[in-house]
Amino acid sequence: MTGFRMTGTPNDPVVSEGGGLPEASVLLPASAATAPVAVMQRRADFLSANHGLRIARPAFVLLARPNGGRGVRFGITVTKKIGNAVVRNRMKRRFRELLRASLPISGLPDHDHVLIGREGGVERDFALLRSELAEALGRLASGKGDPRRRGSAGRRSPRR
RNA sequence: CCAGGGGGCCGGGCAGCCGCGUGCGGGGCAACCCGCCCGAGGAAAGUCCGGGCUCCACGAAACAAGGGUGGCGGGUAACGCCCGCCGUGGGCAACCACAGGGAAAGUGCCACAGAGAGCAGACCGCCGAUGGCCCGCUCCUUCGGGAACGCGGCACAGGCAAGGGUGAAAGGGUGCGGCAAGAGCGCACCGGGGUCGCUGGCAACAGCACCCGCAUGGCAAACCCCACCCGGAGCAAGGCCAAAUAGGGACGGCGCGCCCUCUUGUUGCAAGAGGGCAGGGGUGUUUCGCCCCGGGACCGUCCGGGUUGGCUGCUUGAGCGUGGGGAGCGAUCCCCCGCCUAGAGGAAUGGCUGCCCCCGCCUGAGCGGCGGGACAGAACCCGGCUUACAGGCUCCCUGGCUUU
Repeated sequence: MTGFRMTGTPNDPVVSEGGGLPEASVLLPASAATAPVAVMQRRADFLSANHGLRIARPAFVLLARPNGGRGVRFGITVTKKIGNAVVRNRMKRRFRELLRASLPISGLPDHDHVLIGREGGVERDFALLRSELAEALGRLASGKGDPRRRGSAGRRSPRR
């Protein structure tokens, strides 16, 4: 819970970076011609992504939520729990590489995609990560997420 | 060759494919595209010191408070850093460690153990010369006894602090003399203290001479005293542009005094404007001074609203160089030559693969296979310190062994 709260310090928990992709417009369907893959920058977008679809895999958790016509966007979250700055940076780079390769092809149009790093994600084989992400994106495209955890998403009852 | 001591340096390499960020060049109305250059560390870390830079305060002096430093000399922009030297302690040595001013200005503390711990003390122990007691030996005897002197015993008075033991520390050490036993009680050497003196050194200090038998243990990262140093906040500093808006409201405190000039109405007078005084507020305190207000400014509490975009600061600097020369033991400094070496901003500096290198295991060896390759990621910039670190390279020095 604390990992979510500390957004002020830029370096740590919430991260993304910029740059469009050259072939995106060509590969995507016609509707996405003006929507290259973009980076989520606002903290509120990350928070609202929590209420969308969620798929957990050993190395990461993938969130997806419609963003109302703002194109394909992505964000990466690695908390301090994962490791020191070097480890976190490495995880973010590998995730970014994964998303760079797969989102223009199989990303959900007009959705925010958020990858949350999990404990074993740094050492996991890259090819394995790639197939896991592709499979997760496939499930999302068909509208299926993991079953919602009891009492977590909608309500924050245990708080008080 | 073995063991040890002190520095300096590196901290994966090559290739391929796919990417990212500044900058430059080109194309495009534009979104954007193409090409090229460059693109994490020795600690980028901890944020512990010192500066630059920026804003705030700023007139000076004194004082107070708080913090820091602490042998001497030098280096430096500066330092709590570095170099050299001195002193003390450790080591055979190379060398290492030191928060290294003052404990006869004062206050305080020294647990436990121990007999005794700060105007010291006597448990065990040693002695018992001297005095006392015993009356065994010895001597004398008038045989009852006596004993000034001698030998011996007791350990009563008393003496001692060498030894044992306790402790972090027990009021110098060793030896000889001395004594009843002992003791700086005396002497020699060593240690210590003191004094002006002399010599050397910029100095800390050292050496010599003389004096003192030794008298005052430790803690000042306990208070304290002495000397010296120190304004505050930090690039989310600060500046510019754009957008937005109202510098809004409530309550409470303090408080609307006097004089002069002008204008208007004009009997005294009232209103408005300007100036001055009293007064109020600010500047750590005080003095002088300065600034603001001089009536709606100020102070306190609370509520509400707006902005949370862009550019700049931003990398040419106390810069870097296994370039050269000079001064110095050295830190470092000076001159010449060459180089431009990350500037992001929800934050780039990468991902994957192959080969090589190093290490470990599977093996007794080769091939092969598997696994691993540290600590760690710039955020305004420098100088240090500290801490973390697989493995490796290299130079110098010391001790020992072997050989010539």
